[in-house]
Amino acid sequence: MSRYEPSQTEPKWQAAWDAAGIFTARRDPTKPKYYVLEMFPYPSGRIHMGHVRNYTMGDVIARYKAASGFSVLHPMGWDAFGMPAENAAMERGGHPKDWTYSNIADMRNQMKPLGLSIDWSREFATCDPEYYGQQQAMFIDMMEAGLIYRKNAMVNWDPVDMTVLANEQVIDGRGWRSGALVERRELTQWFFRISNYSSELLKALDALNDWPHKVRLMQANWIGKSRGLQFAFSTTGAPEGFDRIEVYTTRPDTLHGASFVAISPDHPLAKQLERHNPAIAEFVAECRRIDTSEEALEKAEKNGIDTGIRALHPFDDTWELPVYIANFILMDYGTGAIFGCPAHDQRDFEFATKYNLPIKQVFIALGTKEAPLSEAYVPMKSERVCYIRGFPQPEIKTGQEVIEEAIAHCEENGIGRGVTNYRLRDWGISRQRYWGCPIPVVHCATCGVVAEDKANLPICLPDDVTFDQPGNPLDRHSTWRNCTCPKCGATARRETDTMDTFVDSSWYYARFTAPRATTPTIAEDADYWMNVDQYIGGIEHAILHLLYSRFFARAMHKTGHLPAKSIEPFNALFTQGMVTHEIYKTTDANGRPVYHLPEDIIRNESDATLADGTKVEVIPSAKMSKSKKNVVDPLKIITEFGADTARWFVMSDSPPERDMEWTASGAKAAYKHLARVWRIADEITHTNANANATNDAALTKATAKAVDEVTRNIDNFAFNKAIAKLYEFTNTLSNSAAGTTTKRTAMQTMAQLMSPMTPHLAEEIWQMLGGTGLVAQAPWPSADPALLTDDEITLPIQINGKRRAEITIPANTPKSEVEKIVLANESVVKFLAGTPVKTIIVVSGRIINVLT
RNA sequence: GCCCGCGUGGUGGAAUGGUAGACACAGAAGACUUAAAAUCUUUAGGCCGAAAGGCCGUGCCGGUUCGAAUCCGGCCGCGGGCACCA
Repeated sequence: MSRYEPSQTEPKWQAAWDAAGIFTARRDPTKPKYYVLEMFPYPSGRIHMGHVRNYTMGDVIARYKAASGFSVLHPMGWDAFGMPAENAAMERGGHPKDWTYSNIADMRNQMKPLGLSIDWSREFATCDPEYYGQQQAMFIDMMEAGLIYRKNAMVNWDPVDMTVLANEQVIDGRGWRSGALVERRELTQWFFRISNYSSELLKALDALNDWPHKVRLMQANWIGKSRGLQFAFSTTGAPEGFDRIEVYTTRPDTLHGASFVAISPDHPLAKQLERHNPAIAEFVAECRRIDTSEEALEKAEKNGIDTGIRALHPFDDTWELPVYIANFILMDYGTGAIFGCPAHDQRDFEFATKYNLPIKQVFIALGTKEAPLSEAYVPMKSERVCYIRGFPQPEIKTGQEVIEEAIAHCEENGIGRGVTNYRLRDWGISRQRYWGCPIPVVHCATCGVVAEDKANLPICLPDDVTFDQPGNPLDRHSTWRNCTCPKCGATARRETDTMDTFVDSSWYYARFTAPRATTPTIAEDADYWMNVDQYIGGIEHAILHLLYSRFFARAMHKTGHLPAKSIEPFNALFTQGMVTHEIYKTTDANGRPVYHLPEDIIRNESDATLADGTKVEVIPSAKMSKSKKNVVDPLKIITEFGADTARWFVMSDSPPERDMEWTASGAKAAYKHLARVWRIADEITHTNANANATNDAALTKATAKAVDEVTRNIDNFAFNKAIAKLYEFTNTLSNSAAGTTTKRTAMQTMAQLMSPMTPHLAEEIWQMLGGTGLVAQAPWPSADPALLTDDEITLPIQINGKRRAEITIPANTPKSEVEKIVLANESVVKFLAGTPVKTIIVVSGRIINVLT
């Protein structure tokens, strides 16, 4: 007898797979293709359990599809540009490039022992010049196609470090390093015209049936289509050129309740006024001390300042409304100016209360009388209300109806026009940072802004840079900055902004189809492999990454880099949950929290201590993070139990879309189970039991059911249920008194069913039982439908909705017969005690409900 | 603040309009063992009961239905996103 020793067997099978080259993706015209992709990782240097879970899910699908006869593409790469590399350079010295490539090497080494069926020959990093050079080529094509432009936009400016900050680098309105109050500052930046595609990106969501409903809903809300009225207020007392203020409203039905006009602090009128009015200048400056995030803006106290300008109501030019500058009006949405109707908008209500503005009701709830409001009355647009202003007599209508009438009325009278607006803004891709893809553009004194000549690509990042001072090293690098204009040959200046890393991740899926090509893609490869059949990643990417990718695929199609079928690049999407763990905390002498690694904790049922007996506070589970030290190193688990145990555990118990709790005991239990399966297989090879018709038939039937259920569960991404079924099947097989031949067949099937989750163990068992070749190349088993049905079924009987008895009857018993059996049932008779029966509801194969 | 989810035994979860708690973890009892580990067997939502059985129970409140963890309305709690984190 030998033992289950994954440390011996796992490397052996990994070498066997490599030698057979079975994970190398090949265009095979004789097979249907299947492209499975997990969101590629940022090379932080260490893999974590979240990665293990993410890649194991993809691997289960990849191996299952390969066994099911598909030609599978399952690649891996690195989302390698971004701030952490620059931060590391600033903190520890060194170069972002060295840091990144060394992290990639480390992470690759940590991933290989997991035994993932990845085609490593296609690996690339987005910081490879071969990759970002092609991205630059596409940028130039997209520029020519009119998809890119420049405009002014706000950034977070750290006035002490003299540098632009990312939103996450702004903490409570201050720069994370300098502590200085952050200001909003305007810079000229590069934009993709994603808003040209607002309507299409929204409409196309309807066809993404294999995407989670919630992701589609989140994207739809993000795009934010609205129908409204755009019109202008005439003004009095405004500076020259501002005799009209354009506003946009989705509730033109409330125009009769308008009590003020408010403009954004970034509105041209506000900018004009701040030049000559110190009070306004101070207020606007104060507004700009909020960082650029919408969250900060929304949470800030709502403030305004009266400009002294008056707006004339379009229906009555004797009706004057004060014009405020208000900190909650976004310049990016609509026209950057609104009118406020306090009676029917909570924010306007609070604003009006604060500044003592009139609150005039336009409509009231049915069956009520006009009375002073304590909060805004905001019914659904579809709800019928009583309009008390704007009509000769009160009229009962829905908001929707009156909105449409109001738009029509304003259009007829030349007051304004109905417009469809989107919340989605153009995609600003300029970053004032070094470690990103350089924007391939040159600034020439005579020619202006000129795209680089494609022959000069890639525009590589210079290696000789330092990070000892804040700001963008490219800006300081005079020899890199100086270049010649591709148009006129004069001396020119290179663009020093680099691209948002979301650009890098918006097309890597396409690059994987031809990763070494000297063009961004190759038509034959893209035609064969696209689209991604199954995309897997975190829900945190539900909006930005996925929306940008959907846009970029369209832009790539427009510029000839992807076929028309690929404008929606991801056929199916699955969003997995996080891996969580308890947090262990003690407190140091100064009262500061000290966190401890799980491996340093002795965990009892009710409490936890350190090795020296110190009590440790146990904080409920949260996402694994370095700062809280609630991390488990996958390598340690692999060393102790093997990769299959880690893979099995992350797939068991929790449904994949939900967070899963990592527990040491759970990991151990997974190992125990795998060892048990191994032992049962081993026993089968050492015994020789005779056939037994009844027991053999029962096991054969159980095997067919296991095949059926595990297959369906994998198809539905219900890996936890597939595993539960495999536990059950293990118990059945272990307790079975069937003959050795039948048991051997059952165990071989078990190996196949387990192979997507625990590929090494499956190969081991497959070999033990004399299977041909590699189980990784064996065709997926199928179940004989005749074995899946039962002759007899047990049905519960309810009396008035409460379960009181059950009966076991032949599966094909007709309803009328079932009723007779139920009424004759001893427990039913006893329970009814003569009460007459009104109805019997028989749900075939499910339940019987007797009503009295 | 706005948008989107989630909430079931001591724990992870199963059941997505039809027997609530499959499967597993931790627990308890037993077998084997000099002992421990490993393994195997049994047990297990709560309350009442010797048992048969009964009552209660899916975050909270209300509704629809013969029947609700599941559908609807309102609330509470937790998580994700909010355009320069990736």
